[in-house]
Amino acid sequence: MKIVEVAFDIPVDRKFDYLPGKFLQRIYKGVRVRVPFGRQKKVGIVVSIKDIEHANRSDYKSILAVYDTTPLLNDELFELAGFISERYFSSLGQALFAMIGGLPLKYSYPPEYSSEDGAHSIFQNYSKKYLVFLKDEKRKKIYIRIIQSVKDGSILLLFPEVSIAEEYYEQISDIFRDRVVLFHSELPKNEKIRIWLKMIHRKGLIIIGTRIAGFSPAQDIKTIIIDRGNDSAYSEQQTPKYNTCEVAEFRCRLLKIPLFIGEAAISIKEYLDIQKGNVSIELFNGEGQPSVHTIFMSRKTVDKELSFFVTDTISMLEETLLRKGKVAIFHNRKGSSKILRCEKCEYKFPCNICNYPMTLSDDGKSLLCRFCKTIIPFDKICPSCGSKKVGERVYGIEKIFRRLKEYYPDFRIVKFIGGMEITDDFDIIIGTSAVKKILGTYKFSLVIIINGESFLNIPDYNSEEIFFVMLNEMKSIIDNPECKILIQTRSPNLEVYKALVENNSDIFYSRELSIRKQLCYPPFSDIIKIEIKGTKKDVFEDKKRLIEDYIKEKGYDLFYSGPSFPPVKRGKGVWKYLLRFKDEFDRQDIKKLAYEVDATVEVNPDRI
DNA sequence: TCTTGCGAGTAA
DNA sequence: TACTCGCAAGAC
Repeated sequence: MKIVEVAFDIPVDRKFDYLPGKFLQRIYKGVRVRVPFGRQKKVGIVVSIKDIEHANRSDYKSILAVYDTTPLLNDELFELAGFISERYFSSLGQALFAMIGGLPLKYSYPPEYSSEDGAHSIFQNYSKKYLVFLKDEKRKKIYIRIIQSVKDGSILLLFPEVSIAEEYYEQISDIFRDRVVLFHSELPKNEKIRIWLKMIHRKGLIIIGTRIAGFSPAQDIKTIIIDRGNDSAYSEQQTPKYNTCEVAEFRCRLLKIPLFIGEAAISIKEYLDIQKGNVSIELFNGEGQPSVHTIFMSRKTVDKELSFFVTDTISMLEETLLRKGKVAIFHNRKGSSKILRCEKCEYKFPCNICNYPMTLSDDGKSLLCRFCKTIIPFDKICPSCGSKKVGERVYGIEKIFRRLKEYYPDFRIVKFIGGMEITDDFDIIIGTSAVKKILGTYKFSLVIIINGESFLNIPDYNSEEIFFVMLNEMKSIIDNPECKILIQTRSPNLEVYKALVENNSDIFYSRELSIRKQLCYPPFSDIIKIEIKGTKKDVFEDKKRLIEDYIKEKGYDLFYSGPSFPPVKRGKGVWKYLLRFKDEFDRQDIKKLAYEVDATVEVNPDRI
């Protein structure tokens, strides 16, 4: 008797058996079906059809409906889903739905595809990873050359954002005409399924899209190109929390095809790959890039009026403005609140619920927690040492923006918020690192980073790398060799700054790599972040102990376990903690364990 | 005694 | 995940 195995978008790594009923002729691996599931009805994906000889009909429920006339996923994508569920600790169903979850259930099947039968993939017999490290414009030209070099096959070209993908789609549609298709998650549903079916049936396509296009069902993919692979948009935020570059690399090895990753700046992992000779590389020589300078910030050097600037910064700013040059100001702190700190003992006023430093209200009379929204009165005395010197003048973007407008009423000052439309008529633009996106759009003459340490003091193992890569990206994006990047800092002697000022990346990378190796951090060892739901501390402690006992029992060597981050919101929080394994471990084991304690697991999160 | 909120269990 | 069940504390 035929039994249909179905997987669901639920954190249960199990297949569920159903009777095909009258749908037997229409059921294939890779079609979606509607089935009874407990008291609910659910949509699942058929993962296999098996034969059971002595099956008892009444042990099974029957399929209620079949949605697709052809499989939406081929064997290669099933294998990819298997990889994703193992590496990122999700169920197979969650991985499958990550690929096709956005497709509509009801749609009309284009008649032109009806007579075709599924073609087999044609494998190329080589596989290699390339890094293209070039300025934006040059990279995009190289991509065209790569596309032209591919004969008889499809190419996947991924971009971090919808808008960039659309822009490139427009550009190359002029050259390659109707071979080019666009696929991303913001397309209307009917368009999504139309393109999906086109990718299944048509050959020789140039598929432009965002991370979801990495799951294209095209059967004849010959090359995958990922633009700016370091971009955090390539990390999925929902389970399975996959990384597009890793997924693409797996797919390329499977298909034996080359992978190209284009970057404006190189990450630690890529640097290691280069050193090991794992990648071929086309390097940009770094000439004609802006220079980086540090400016020492101390109580003596800051300006009396604009206390977030050192006086030297102000003279350069004014000089630039008088020459009609454009200025970009980066700051890593949103809003207008002052961040509190005791100047004597460095006490940071942690919230007693969330443990994150609290901020001072505008009137200075109370403390606010930006996570749980707790408000407590503030008596301007440090509870740790009793000092009255509390409340450092560190401003958020909003405050700096307002002060600058007051101080320079004759200049056009704009506050940049992500996704905002900008026109050319500004002199100063201020914002968080999102401003990076428009550095290449206009000609900037000066870039100011208000406080380098505000990027570095993030309690994250990779904060220095993120800062370093960001600065190198800025250098690469800014199309003006005369431009200067100023970093205001209290510690100009830090190695990161030296490497940037001297334009010597090797110092930074080799030092950073040796630290990572010593402490078992990526790229040498994976970090496993485990988040446990629930607010009660003792429940969390129990579950944590369960995990740690299990790991001990299995004989895995933990390099590090902890710290515990308390829930962020009162009533609905999630406890987090981190694990780093010294050796290999069985991912299936950890997955089972995670399901047992109702935890979500993430591999090498961008932010801890 | 009725209401509500949470934790545990389970889905074929 | 999304749902139900059952228990137990709080409202009246």
